[in-house]
Amino acid sequence: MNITANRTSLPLSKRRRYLLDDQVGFVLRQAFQRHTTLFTEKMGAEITPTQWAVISKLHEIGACSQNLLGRQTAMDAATVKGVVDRLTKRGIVATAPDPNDGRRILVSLTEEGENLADLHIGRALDVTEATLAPLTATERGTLMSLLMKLR
Amino acid sequence: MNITANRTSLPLSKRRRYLLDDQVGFVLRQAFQRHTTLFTEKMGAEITPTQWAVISKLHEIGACSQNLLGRQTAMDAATVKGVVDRLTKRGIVATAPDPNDGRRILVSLTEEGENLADLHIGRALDVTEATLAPLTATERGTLMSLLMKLR
DNA sequence: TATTGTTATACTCTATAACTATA
DNA sequence: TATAGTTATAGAGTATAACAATA
Repeated sequence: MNITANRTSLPLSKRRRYLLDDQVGFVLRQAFQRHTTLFTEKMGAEITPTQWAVISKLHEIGACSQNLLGRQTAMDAATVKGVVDRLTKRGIVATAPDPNDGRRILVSLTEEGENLADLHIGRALDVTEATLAPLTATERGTLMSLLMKLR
Repeated sequence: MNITANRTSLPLSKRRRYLLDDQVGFVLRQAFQRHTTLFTEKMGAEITPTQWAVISKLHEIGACSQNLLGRQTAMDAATVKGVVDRLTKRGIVATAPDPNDGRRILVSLTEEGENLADLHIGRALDVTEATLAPLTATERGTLMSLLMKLR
């Protein structure tokens, strides 16, 4: 009997091999890496994908409380705070107390931030296009709907 | 004319709107986040997905030069060095000079590392299963092949 | 009680650039 | 010349936990 081939003492019929390249997590990481490379090439190193999520979401929906902004961009409270702090320091977003709810901070794009968003939206769409370039239109739709099911 | 709706002066027919939730990069990040959460739940916080890539790849192919290991796990030289350093400090991998090529360092699993790999392979397969749980078998295959095209 | 946000802390991953050593 | 690896440096994202303020 080949011990090497069956380390876990499972019956051979149920033995489960592990090939890294077949695991969805590994392939997801590589796909996201590829996307990030394209993002940096087209958007410049000054904006990261995560920062762009905040900028483009504010551009889309307008001023927004910090926690809600985090939920809209898939970040927890501590993470979104760090991102907002860095963008505030650079004059891209600004914060103000919410007059209607003393707990809340309203985050919004500054004028500079709005301009930056306007200037980069076309490039951001190019990033999506470049990332999906290896796929046909049909495949792109399939991929997006499958990925959305994984959330 | 509605300026707000056409900030970029593109003709309306070609105007390109940007909805964050429709961008592949954003959805990829969320899918990878979900996977990482499941990974941490099932594997424990002591092993990250990136560290597991190194461990499982060494378990799969045996000792390997550091740079080659990086290529096999989708990390550049500086990144894989950091990961190998942390795993070395914890006694999970060990390094030794390559007798056949003075430039190279051979990285391998220690006995403790081999045991750790054996113990965690089943759980790692469970992570893949849990990540893909929302999909049918056919959908899983489709997703994997589409993701692989994006690399 | 639940929600919002802050702060402190820590770790990991990631990349670039300049460098040495060997093939 | 090309490859392998190191080092220094920097920044970003991520999470947890404890906490204060407000609804």
